[in-house]
Amino acid sequence: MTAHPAPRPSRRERPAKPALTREGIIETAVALMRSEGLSRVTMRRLAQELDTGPASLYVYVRSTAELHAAVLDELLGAVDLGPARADGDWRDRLVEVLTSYTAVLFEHPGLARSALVSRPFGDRYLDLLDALLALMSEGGIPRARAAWAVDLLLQFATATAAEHAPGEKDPADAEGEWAALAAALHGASGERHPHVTAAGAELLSGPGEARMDWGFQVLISGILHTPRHGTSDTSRPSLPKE
Amino acid sequence: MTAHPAPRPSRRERPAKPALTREGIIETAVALMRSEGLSRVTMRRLAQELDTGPASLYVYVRSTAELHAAVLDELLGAVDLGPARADGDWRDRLVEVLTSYTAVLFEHPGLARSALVSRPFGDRYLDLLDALLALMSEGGIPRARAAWAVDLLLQFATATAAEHAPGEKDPADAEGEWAALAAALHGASGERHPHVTAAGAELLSGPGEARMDWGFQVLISGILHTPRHGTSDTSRPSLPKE
DNA sequence: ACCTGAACACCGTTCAAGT
DNA sequence: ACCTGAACACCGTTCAAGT
Repeated sequence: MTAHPAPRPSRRERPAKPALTREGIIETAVALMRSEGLSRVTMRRLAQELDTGPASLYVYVRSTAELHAAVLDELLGAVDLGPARADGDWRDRLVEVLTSYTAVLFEHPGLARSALVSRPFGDRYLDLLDALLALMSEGGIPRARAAWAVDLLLQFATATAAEHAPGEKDPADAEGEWAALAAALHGASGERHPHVTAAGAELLSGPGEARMDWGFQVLISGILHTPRHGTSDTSRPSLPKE
Repeated sequence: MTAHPAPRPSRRERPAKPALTREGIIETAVALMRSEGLSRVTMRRLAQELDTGPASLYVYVRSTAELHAAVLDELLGAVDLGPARADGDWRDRLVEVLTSYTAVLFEHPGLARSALVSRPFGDRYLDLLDALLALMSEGGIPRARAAWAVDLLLQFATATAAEHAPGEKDPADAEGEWAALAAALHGASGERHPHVTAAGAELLSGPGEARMDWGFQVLISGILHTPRHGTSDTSRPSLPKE
């Protein structure tokens, strides 16, 4: 790519093969995910896309997990952090940012799954963290508490996206699963599971959006009311040091 | 295996090969997970353990995901639901049950991961749901709200276990990852990420246990303070119907 | 009717050997 | 010194063919 004059791209087809650098690899991985889905973003498939063997990628990328984390961080560039710098109720703006984050992940539940296991911690992720911390600081949440709270909020958003996962490729068996689940619930005997039976369809009810929004409200309200012990978290009158 | 008198187990070694039934397969899968870890619980490895070909398993199990869900439901038998029927503060007992659930999952983070994607919904899982719903009912939480709340609580517990995952088998690179993460945080420039920089080590701080406990408190408090709209959830004086 | 051998289409990762 | 062909050790799932 940056090879001096470079008379022409060496092979015939394919649109602008990126150089074999970390950036080129990740860029190609993102394109591959967009066109074929995350399940095709494998070391071997990616190497093929770059006209090399899989071993070559290990010079730039430690593992498949690390590759996926890098791809996610790239996608996180699409999260709208604007609300963090806007006016209005900080709670509402917090939810807006989180909703934008979730929307990005909903498109790629597989990445959400991988984010649950190994946090990305790239630049874009740090941008997001910073925005959320800024909003909570505005809301007067003590720093130590906010540091834990940000984790809770992102974990909820990420897990929701991960589990939403409409099969990633097979929307038919998502329905099947849902039906099986509804059947299991319905089949729950009133003897053994009286409360489940009583709750019934309520357990599965509601548009995902409303549930998620309610979840955010629960979390924010809980965060506001729950100090951390053993820190300078001063939001309750505080028990005397002993 | 169930061939009439059966003079002796056909092959020499191995301890009591279970019959090729759904129960036998799942039992073997649990044993295999205990001895070799979840990553070895594959269709092929399991078939080998049962002296057959992988294709045979598909008569009893729909897919690897379904197999893992069945294994998890089996493990859920170890969750202590006693507190649900004991005396004392319902909040404390709720946390006790959830902590027991989390402890079970901590032993097998891979299963926690799979539970995030496809809820198990076996009998043991329904037992757990029922216990949690019973406790919230005791706490006076309206049914519709409790139905959503139980999801939130279990999602948090499950995600925490899933992400705790100390490599599942390679505890060394868990440390490495943690170090990389700490480095990323430390390297966060005060220019671009002032709040992250200010929060610093706080973001990674604390024993997992304290964080989890704080998380449960946040959730319970939030649940108590956040009604669901559009249901008979009556916990706030209620805006007039319009 | 029930079960399964064998095949199809893949994986991640390593390392000895080449340039 | 840098890169990689080829191999090692696996995967899930299907289906035609056997008993």
